[in-house]
Amino acid sequence: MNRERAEELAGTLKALADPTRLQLLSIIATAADGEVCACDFPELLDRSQSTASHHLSQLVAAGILEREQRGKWAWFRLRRDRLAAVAEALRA
Amino acid sequence: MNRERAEELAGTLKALADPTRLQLLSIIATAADGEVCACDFPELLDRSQSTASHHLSQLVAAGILEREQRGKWAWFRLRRDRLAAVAEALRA
DNA sequence: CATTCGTATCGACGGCTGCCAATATGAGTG
DNA sequence: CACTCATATTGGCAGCCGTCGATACGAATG
Repeated sequence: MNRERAEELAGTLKALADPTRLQLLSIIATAADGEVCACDFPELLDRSQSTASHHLSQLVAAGILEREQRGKWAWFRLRRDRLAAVAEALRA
Repeated sequence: MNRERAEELAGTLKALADPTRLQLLSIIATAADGEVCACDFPELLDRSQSTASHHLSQLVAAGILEREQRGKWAWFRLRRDRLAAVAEALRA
């Protein structure tokens, strides 16, 4: 693995390597409709609204979540293909 | 996923989420005999001896590498089962 | 246009991390 | 025991990260 690829993969892993963000992903993964409103995370994670927003942004920036604005609410879904790609890289 | 499990998984992912450590793992993964001597890493990684030792320690502590002392040299092997377990957790 | 309310951004703080040079440790050798 | 040499540890520095309160932004609503 060359340095460039290592830095790219490390960037994605960094986004995953936080307990609050893993809980966030788990919440979305088990949600009935596969998506969760941003408004619910502060309570679900027991973190401030700004902290929840920060974590959501990081996961979107890393390509692990996708965000959709519907009316005044923002909804988040997993990008399972990206998670699977990371998992695959670890098996190699 | 409860907080305890999230912190445990995040700990393992933190150990993986560094480009130098990913290169280190890649070097071992592609080594002819599946193992590499600690003495080779400073040159292979282009990092100081203390830095290489530091990264090796972190990966051993995270359970991703196993260390074996043979004579005056230390050899390191991948624990592919642990990598596979992390990969599996990401697919869930 | 003014208000409301969901979300993002800012600023700050403490803690952690990657790196190196220097030094300590500890096993093999004579 | 003394010496060598491979590896680990220490100390220090600069930069990143998780968190919060405060504030700004922006879309729906009246």
